[in-house]
Amino acid sequence: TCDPAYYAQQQKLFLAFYKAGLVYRSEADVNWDPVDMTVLANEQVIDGRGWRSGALVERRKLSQWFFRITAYSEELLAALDGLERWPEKVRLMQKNWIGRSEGLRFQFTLSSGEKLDVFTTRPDTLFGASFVALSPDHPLTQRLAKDNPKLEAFIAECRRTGTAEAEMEKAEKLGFDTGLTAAHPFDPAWKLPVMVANFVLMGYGTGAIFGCPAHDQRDLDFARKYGLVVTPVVVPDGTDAATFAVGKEAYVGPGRLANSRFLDGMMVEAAKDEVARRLEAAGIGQRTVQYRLRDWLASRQRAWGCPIPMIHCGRCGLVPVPDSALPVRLPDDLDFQVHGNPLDAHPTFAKVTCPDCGSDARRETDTLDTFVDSSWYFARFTDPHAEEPLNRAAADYWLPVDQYIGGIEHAILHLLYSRFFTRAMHETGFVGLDEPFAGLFTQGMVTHETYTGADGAYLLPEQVEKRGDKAFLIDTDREVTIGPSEKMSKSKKNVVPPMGMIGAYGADAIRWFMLSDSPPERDVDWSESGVEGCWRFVNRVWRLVDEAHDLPPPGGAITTANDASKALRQASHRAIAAVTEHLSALRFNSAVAQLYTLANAIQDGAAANPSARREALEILVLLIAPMMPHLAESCWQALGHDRLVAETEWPEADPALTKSDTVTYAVQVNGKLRATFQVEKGTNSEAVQERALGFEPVQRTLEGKAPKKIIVVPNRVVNIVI
RNA sequence: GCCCCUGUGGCGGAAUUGGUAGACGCGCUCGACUCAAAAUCGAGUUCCGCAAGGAGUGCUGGUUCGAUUCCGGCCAGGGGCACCA
Repeated sequence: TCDPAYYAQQQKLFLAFYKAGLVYRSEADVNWDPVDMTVLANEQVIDGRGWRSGALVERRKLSQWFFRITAYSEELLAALDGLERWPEKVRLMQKNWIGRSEGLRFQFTLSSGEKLDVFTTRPDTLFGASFVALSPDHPLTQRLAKDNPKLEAFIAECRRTGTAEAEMEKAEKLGFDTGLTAAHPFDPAWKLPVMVANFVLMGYGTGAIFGCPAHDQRDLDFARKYGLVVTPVVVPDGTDAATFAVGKEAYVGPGRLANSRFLDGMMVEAAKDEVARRLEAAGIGQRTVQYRLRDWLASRQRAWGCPIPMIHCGRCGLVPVPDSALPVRLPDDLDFQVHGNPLDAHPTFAKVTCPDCGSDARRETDTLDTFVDSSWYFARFTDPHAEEPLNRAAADYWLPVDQYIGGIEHAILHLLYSRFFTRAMHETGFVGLDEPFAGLFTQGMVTHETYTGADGAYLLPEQVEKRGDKAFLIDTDREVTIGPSEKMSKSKKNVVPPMGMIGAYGADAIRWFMLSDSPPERDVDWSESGVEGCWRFVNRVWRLVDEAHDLPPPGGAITTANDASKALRQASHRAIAAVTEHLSALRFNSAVAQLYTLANAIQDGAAANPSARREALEILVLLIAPMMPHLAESCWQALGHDRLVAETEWPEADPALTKSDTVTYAVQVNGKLRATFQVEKGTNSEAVQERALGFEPVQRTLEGKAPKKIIVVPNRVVNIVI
């Protein structure tokens, strides 16, 4: 973000996108963060608040820079299905965020003679229409407001109820009758009132709708408030259309059309088609697809970040900074005490001459959202010193990223932006692929309780002593309030510095501890219980190695003269297979469990041959190494090796040793376990049945009755049904 | 409101495609060693029961010889979206 060598390349990329029409500047209603004094993208507004500052976001009309991510709405959606190694959850979140819906766009003719476009996903309900509604931000509304102070006041009122809070659910429907009417497209004599309604959004569809109260809850609330007609036109199957009525709840389910002239009797889907067909034929309708996704607002009124390499010229308009003048560097002498963007206040930064006409011009002072920097670094890093933004050969060789790891909080920010950027870089010829990350793993967060003192200020866990369910300040012994467990953060002080634990137990024991219990995709509530067990294990591994005095030198043949040796070898090789698999799947906790099992087997395997015990110890050490490297190296040396574990091959499991020639059968009677027995693998089912029936608890349960049926699942279970 | 995920001992959590629920660790109990303690080692530890046995994976139905796993309904916790027409 701050390295000119990096943002210089980003500026080139930006200009390439600009030339390809993937970047544009436009005036729009934007999210303004009054604390950070900058605009934010839709993705960065969480529950009406800025993702960074937490401040309530305001709406402002400003000229800003956008990336045309919506050009890829369909592709970004469709390609999600191909991301097989992504969590379903993330794919779903992106799918919902893109929000595709199919519908019909069509035209009303207004009493003023003007045409008005609306979008609907329910063309079948057109005969249930009782009003047409415009967004307060619709151009027509704006125009009407110019000669109508009451409408202007109404618009202002709509703005006040802000888009900010999640209170919108409760927010009352507000309407204003413009006095205009709209002719029904199938019956010009049928006039619908044209209202301005606060719940119609300018940013979706056309910013205008037709209202069908019987089958849309918002329309119904609105109609009830303003006394508009409610005509049901879809009746659930098995209900009489003459008696079907809509009360407080709109009917949104399936059914047959009624009160709808030529549509009567049709099912919803057929009626949608019929209306679309007729309006298309009449030349006033078009089937379309709408997306919820908006273009990415990427300019920020901040001093840090990549300067946008553009110049505003009074004569030539927007002019890109020429290659020869790149990079546009951030000044080193900014004054951060000023109100607003320090780049605006800088005495010379903005002063330039137009590269085209040479007249005085103004440099763009907005910088790029730092999410831009993170949207392509993975590609840049395939050749970080390349002269151009990307070395195509290196990028094509390394990408896509095989395994990406990040927090779930990036599900629709970074991960969507990066997918867009990769497509844009593909289109502009920088890379040859569309999807940046072949595999994605979303790790969980580490959480901890929060503590607050009498003054409401947060306290560090280390300042607090817990006794039972209560917590006390160590210094004064005063009780403190225990808050919920939340993601560790500096602002809430619910952090545990690792150095104390590392000092007490060593870095390896702490690594082991962190990997040992919870699967990494899950949130973990931090607790130190169990850390001593890990420390014990470190000591135990060392003792096993250190106390083995009778081992042959490394690299010798392995003999298995007795059963104990064979059993130990099997345990070792099964551990290799299991740990290797668990580590590849990032199931560290399960890998740890397998290693405990191997250590137990070594401890119990004192009767095995020294060569088999050497093999087992070496395998244990090699398998532990990724998680406890220091311990592993010390043990490896103690076992007489000259090279480091880090220079040694990962062990391979011998298939002959991981397989077993015996299996354990469970004997059930009516699905309840009665006995188990071991038998050679592949023993025929008659023999297995006979053996199963011979067990005393089985006979007792049978009480002399003959079994109705005996099910033998090879190498697993015998179920006797009586 | 809509969509999604999760629910297993005292605790963290294991259980290929439906096939011995509770691996492994923590904690706890008992024992060995010790003058004693720590460390270490051994045994036990889902619940009820002396035992035989019975119950048991949020609750409740179902499918199946057999369900933590599949299906329906409900409850609880968490997450996403949220006036998107």
